[in-house]
Amino acid sequence: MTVTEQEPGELTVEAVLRQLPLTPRTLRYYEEVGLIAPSSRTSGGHRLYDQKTVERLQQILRLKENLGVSLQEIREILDAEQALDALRQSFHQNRQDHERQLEYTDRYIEVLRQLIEKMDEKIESVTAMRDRYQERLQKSLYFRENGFRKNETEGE
Amino acid sequence: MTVTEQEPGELTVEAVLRQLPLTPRTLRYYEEVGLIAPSSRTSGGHRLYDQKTVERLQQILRLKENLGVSLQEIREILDAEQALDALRQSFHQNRQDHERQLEYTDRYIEVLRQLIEKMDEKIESVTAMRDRYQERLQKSLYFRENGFRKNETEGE
DNA sequence: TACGCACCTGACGTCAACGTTAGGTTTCGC
DNA sequence: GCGAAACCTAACGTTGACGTCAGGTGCGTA
Repeated sequence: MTVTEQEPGELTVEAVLRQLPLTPRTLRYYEEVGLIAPSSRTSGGHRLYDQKTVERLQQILRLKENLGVSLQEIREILDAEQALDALRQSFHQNRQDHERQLEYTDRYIEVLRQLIEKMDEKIESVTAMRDRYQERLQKSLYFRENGFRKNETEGE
Repeated sequence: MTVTEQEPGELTVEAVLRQLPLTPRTLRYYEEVGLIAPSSRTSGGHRLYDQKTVERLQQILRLKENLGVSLQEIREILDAEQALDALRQSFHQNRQDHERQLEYTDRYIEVLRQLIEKMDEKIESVTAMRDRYQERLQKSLYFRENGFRKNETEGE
């Protein structure tokens, strides 16, 4: 029983790729542009990730796939999120940090609002599109059964 | 009153760009990859488009924007559509063409089915995403008002 | 009929998001 | 303790979807 992981639940590159449709290169590229970072390394320099990073990657993939936002934009979103998170982790609670907390929270809230708005717009336009294509499909199915008249203007 | 158009409703490049958020270059590029074609040209070689092409362009933009499909895929979709359309236009109705009509119709129907499925998936996943982010927003708003407790694990 | 703007055809440039190759090191199962 | 497979860094290559420039032509209007 040779346990590979050093810390409980640290994942090798391979282990991450088993969970997500990525390549090693993509993982390294995302690190290069500041989207993720390995939680640690082996003594030999191999990257190790934690489960939080996997979730982060899932979020990245969803943002890409569903909203088509660039990695740059994704980074801004995740940064706002992380800045707030980091601040919450730190225990400093003097007035200074309270100010900063409000600032970061507001920034994050704004990011969230815009994202949600974007999603709502997308849902709406895709739905409208779906309806149009659904109608086309119905017509084609009808056409397939009944053949078509020369002039489609004639009702029957 | 100097009417530019030769045929009723033929549009110059500029007229098309007034209706759609494109550049001349994009118009030419789409022609290059076989997505559109000018309905005619002026004697001097300037492109003229009809309204059908404008609608085609709108469809292209929607497919790109909403589903994120490549121009290559879009071409396949539009081709299936156009093949059927062309066949319907032709008046040949012998058995041969009937066979072909069925074939093209089926192909188009299949294309439509897959597209609609894709849209449904997208609607679903974006909606799910929206709900997740909505929840985050609620939390952040609550947090903003009430500050946050050290251990968020405690219910209250 | 002259002028300015729109348009033309090449052709090369660009940018994001990776792919690929080279040449070496690490890890792991046996 | 060894060999195959996974991983490393560094660097150049690729692909889609256009942008941009050069050098010339067409078009509408004053």
